[in-house]
Amino acid sequence: MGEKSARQTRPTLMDVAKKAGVSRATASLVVRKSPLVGAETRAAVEAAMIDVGYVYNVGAAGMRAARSRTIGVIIPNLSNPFFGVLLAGIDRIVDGAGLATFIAHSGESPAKQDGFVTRMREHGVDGLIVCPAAGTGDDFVPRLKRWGMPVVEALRTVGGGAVDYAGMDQRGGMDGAVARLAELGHDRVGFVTANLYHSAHDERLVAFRAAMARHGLQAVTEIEIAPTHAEAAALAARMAGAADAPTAWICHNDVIGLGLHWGFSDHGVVPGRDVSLIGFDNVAETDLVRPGLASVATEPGEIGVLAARLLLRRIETPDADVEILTVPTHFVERASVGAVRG
Amino acid sequence: MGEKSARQTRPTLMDVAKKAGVSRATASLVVRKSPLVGAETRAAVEAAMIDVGYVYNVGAAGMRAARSRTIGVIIPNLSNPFFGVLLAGIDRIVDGAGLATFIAHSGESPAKQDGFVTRMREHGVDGLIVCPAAGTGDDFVPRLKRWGMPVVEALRTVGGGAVDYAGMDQRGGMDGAVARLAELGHDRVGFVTANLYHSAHDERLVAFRAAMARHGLQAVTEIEIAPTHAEAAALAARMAGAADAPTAWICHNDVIGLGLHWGFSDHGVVPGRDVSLIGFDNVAETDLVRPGLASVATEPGEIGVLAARLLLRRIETPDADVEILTVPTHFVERASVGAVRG
DNA sequence: CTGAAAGCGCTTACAG
DNA sequence: CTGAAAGCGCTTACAG
Repeated sequence: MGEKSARQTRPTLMDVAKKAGVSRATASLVVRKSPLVGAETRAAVEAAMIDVGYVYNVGAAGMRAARSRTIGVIIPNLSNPFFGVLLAGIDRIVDGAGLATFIAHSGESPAKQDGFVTRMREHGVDGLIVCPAAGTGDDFVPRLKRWGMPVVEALRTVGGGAVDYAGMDQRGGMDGAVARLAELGHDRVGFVTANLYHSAHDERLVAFRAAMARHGLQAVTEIEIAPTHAEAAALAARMAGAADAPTAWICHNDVIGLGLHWGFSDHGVVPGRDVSLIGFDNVAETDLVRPGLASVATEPGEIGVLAARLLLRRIETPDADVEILTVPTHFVERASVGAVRG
Repeated sequence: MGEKSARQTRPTLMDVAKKAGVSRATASLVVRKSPLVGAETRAAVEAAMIDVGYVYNVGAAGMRAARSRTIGVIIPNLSNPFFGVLLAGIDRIVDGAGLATFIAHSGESPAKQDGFVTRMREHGVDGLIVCPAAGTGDDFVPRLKRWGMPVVEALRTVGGGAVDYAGMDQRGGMDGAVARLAELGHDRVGFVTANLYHSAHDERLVAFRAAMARHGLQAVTEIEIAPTHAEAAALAARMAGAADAPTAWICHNDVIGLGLHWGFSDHGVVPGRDVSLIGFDNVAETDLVRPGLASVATEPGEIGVLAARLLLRRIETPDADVEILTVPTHFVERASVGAVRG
């Protein structure tokens, strides 16, 4: 009585084999698309699979084969669309290779990040793509390697160790930005960086200084703030009335750039006329504000694709040489940039 | 010669048991934090785990226990930050329960969505949270249920079947928006919807009509476009010069709203003064444009939390009653809304 | 090209 | 509270 049909056990390879009148090993070969099995046998097995409603059990297969056909991705911040696009790029390649992706977001917390690494090891992921949280310790990657975990860093790198990496070359876009400012007569240029410390933070600062030197300019200010719209707007409010303030600002990212745009605008300082503003990342919002926010662009989806390819290769050949891949960046001019006021 | 140390096999529960001088079953009880084992034995096993560097093998455990401690999430579009926040909410609950999350994005393609469902079944996920791609067939959820897969829909629902659902109640915010327009004297109001068909599309349109009727207004126009900034801007360009155009527009989402904002602004029609604009979703950008874009707000993270809780409950008790949960929405006024011009 | 046996690392009853 | 045996669903050698 009472249809207590607990979760019905799903058909196994043995069920398929019986139905098709072959051994389990043969059925397994068909599932794995091995060329070792004859066309007729293959057809019989495939028909049987459909017949019994067979679903491949990746977990069981992985246990014997010592790989899980999964990878893990750890991202610092899922609400930033930049990372969403990165993730989409990763997923496209990983899915194409027949693997599935575990995702976790660290919220820029190294402790949470460590927790996710443990969880993913327990799930036996075949490899890991990490964009390390700000403040991640130098031992993070060496520890992963000691465990024999294939790992690729994306966008940021920690510890300077030898590890596959896919990121962006900040220099091209930064140089384009500074060159344009020089051309427009700016010689009082400020830089606003974020108070989150990771390699991209440093790279952008270094690239800024190098570009400034190359164009014979000197930075009048380098300011560090929390990378939120509100903090940046507050900075703009302070600068709006200041004497000797820079006539142009380059920002670590568009969040800060848009915040400055907002803050200056609300204090009657018009971007592109009274002050020049340049962001970084070229997110969609840069095109929506008026005047548009000039920015430095790259292709986050492409970085994701490269990172995924690096990881698949590392899983395939653990002893391959370390590869560092960077995609170029370029300056995208918009109306927030203009000639210095006479 | 040559340290060919292939991937070292990691320690098993047997290694831990030997080290601690107990049987494998006892070690297993310690790992699973069973209260059946004595404090002294527990301590010895825990020490041994650290000693040998034990990592729990969730896959092997799951195979025997017939659950994987994983769930799958299928999202239509990862580059929309709204879904990023939803995902973060899901992850927080799922992680808290000790499970890991597979993620896939369908790109609004039902075919890709089916592929991911298969992949996730093969990986033996314990359940699925889906925001169905536009155009998903009515049989989608029934099929999952026939397979015995616990499933929760988020934000959108298809087929009208009995399935757990976490979404938003469009009506409150829509009514607030229309009420405010009526108050400001608008009686020529248009609605711009997206050409992607899913339940939220219909709900918003129905809510719009109901609110208009309630406030004694009549829609002069309902237009359907592709939900991109550019398409919306093009629509604004056509409307900018049109006689009898609505004096206020409500949009299916902020992408369309921001596109209209951009298009009108670039044609000298100032939002809030010459035309009133209201979006939907209250994404961060609404606060960055000038004048700010009024919108209807909800809490995507909260929807994620609810969806995750529904799924965990469904996995726990497969026969529980179906639950439909909606979080409220509310109108957020900004300067893009103003009195109708005399 | 196909089949019988062993084993991946765990958990589940079942005895004690 | 602890131990010995069987089995989850697959793949891997090894024979034929």
